[in-house]
Amino acid sequence: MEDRFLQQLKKGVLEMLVLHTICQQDTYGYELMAKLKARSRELFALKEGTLYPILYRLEDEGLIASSWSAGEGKVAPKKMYAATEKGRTEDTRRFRVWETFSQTVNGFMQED
Amino acid sequence: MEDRFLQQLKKGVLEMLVLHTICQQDTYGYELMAKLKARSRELFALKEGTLYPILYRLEDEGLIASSWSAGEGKVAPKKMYAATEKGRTEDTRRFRVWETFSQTVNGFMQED
DNA sequence: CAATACATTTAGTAATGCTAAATACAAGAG
DNA sequence: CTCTTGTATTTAGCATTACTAAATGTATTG
Repeated sequence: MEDRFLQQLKKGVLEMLVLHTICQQDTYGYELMAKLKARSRELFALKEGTLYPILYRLEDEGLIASSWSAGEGKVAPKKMYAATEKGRTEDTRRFRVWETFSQTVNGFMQED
Repeated sequence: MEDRFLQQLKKGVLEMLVLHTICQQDTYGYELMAKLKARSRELFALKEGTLYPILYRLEDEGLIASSWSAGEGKVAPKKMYAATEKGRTEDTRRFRVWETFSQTVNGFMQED
């Protein structure tokens, strides 16, 4: 990434967006990459090495759960992810924290 | 800090707020801590170990410049910081990046 | 048969906010 | 006089996380 500042902004936020996307609909890693990219106007165009470790962390924390889809015919099985109850609660909480945070920062920056 | 998520959100933003505050008015480390805390409704209540390294980084990058104030009478000299031209330009740029970033994240989270 | 799209894994690095502690001086309380 | 508090700066070490880079494998298309 060319902009170190932007890269640092992403810390934490990325995990929130991934969790949120899985909360909306069950999905798998490769598809998630495309969704994140499309829904963020290319701002969150992740490489695999960024996304997969996030998924492992979310699973370790019990916020999402994985299962291998049955590969039908020639379609290879995919590792599907679904949000847990704990994950949905945390998703809501993080959004609230984000909102307070971003509003506070905006207020700070716009203060004369 | 109790909330790891919040801690990660701060990455990058903190430096922007510090630079912005110095751009508004010359100041020094200890006073900056108080300003940040007050203007962010306690959200950015930093310890010294967080703030001072940020100041050294900003100075290394040439965004701010330091000088020791003359200690008058019993008042010990303070290390004053002022924004450079480069710093003011970067402050403006970062604010634009932050705005785009936060709007994109908000759009992402509020979608459908 | 080679190249591309799909799909997952992992190793290693850089950046930065945190805790914790040390140093130093001045002023006020007991 | 001593202790605590407030002011002011410095530094060591840790944890987290986004990044690059590469490896592996299957299926499809030219």
